[in-house]
Amino acid sequence: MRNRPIPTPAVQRLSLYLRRLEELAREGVQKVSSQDLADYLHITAAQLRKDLAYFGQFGRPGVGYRVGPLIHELRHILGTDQTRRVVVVGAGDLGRALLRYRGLRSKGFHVVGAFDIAASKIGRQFGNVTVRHIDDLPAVVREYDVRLGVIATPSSAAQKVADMLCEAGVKGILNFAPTTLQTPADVAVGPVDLAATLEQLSFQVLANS
Amino acid sequence: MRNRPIPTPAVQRLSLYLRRLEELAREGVQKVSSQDLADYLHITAAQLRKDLAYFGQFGRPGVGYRVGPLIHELRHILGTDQTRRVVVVGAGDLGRALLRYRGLRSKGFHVVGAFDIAASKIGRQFGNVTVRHIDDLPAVVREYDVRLGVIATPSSAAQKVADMLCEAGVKGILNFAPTTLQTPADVAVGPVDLAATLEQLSFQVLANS
DNA sequence: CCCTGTGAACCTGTTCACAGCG
DNA sequence: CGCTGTGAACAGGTTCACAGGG
Repeated sequence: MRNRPIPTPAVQRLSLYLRRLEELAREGVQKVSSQDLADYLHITAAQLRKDLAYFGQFGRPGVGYRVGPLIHELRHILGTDQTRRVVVVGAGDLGRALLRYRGLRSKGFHVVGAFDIAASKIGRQFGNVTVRHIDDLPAVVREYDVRLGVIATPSSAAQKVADMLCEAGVKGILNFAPTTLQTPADVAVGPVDLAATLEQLSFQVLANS
Repeated sequence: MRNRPIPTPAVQRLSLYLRRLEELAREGVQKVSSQDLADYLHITAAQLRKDLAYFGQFGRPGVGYRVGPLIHELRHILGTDQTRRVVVVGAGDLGRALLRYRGLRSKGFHVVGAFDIAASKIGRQFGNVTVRHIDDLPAVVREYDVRLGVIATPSSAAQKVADMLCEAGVKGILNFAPTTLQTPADVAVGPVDLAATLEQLSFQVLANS
């Protein structure tokens, strides 16, 4: 089973499994069956087992999965068992919301720098991070060996920012700007497009009626 | 070709096509080939043509697609040629960012109500919308015949809010809280999970190295 | 007997390749 | 001749169904 190509959707579901397992751990639950987890997430038990099986054998026949150890495994697979440094570019409403958001920290992400181009924003502090001028970005990325960047700028600036991030050595970009970024093949882009997602919902609402 | 089941990924790409076409329109471009559009979005020309073909015949052999008319068609398919009313629940950092975000308006979405439970937030105005108490939600949803709702609350409140939205008649929910919502089958949920998306990127960065 | 791990069957979505129209 | 629309071939992911371990 190992060394097979891993379906992208399977990796996406890993995050959902992890999230639910962390919930269960907080509730003091020690073990869980593929069936229970799958029901909660509205998928099939077989799919859950297969997804996990791409990465190893984590369960025990007749018992299920032990919550704590599986959490640890999933974090290791996703690379969040060690703290991942992140920079955020753009200190507008969205950027500030991100800087203040505590959910990142608990998931293993640490924002080590925030950047903007407007003098009015530079020097201000949001959630323990002080906004610096965008020109300082390369230095910070190198100093902290940052591999993840978040773009929370207007779309007119997004491509330039992406170029800077790539140039500085970032290998993954979370893009909140409604634009398709042009990046080198070794840089992964995760698009988050609010309007596009609403359009999907709008379509589904139409289709269901 | 018509009346076939339409792949979900195809609908998602429709939003990307529309976004690019709107860009081209602003640049004054009148027509575009499937090849050009596809290259820009890093997909194949055949896929783009097939996606559009699920919905009709919009192109002209030998010419390509006319930008203006195709924009109109896509908006009609997505249901955003008419303004869609939206309510936002949660007036924290994220909720406020959404209320101030202008990109929604230009895409055909109109926020007709914002809600929170904290007295300190109620009555405040963000981007032309005044925050009201969550108890007023059902009345507003019914008054404006709202079918789309956005959840921007802490995850501890998300399920209750979802129940309220469903009860009030909303048929699509954009969920920013990191929880899996339990909703009736006729209500579509679009999850937007920042931490999960970052985890994906983290995984890909690991895999590419 | 319960529940996992997994080959095999199935199905959905993508790519190919070309007929046909302007 | 260029470019769309589309059946047919292909690939990728999901579900089935069961062997095997505690």
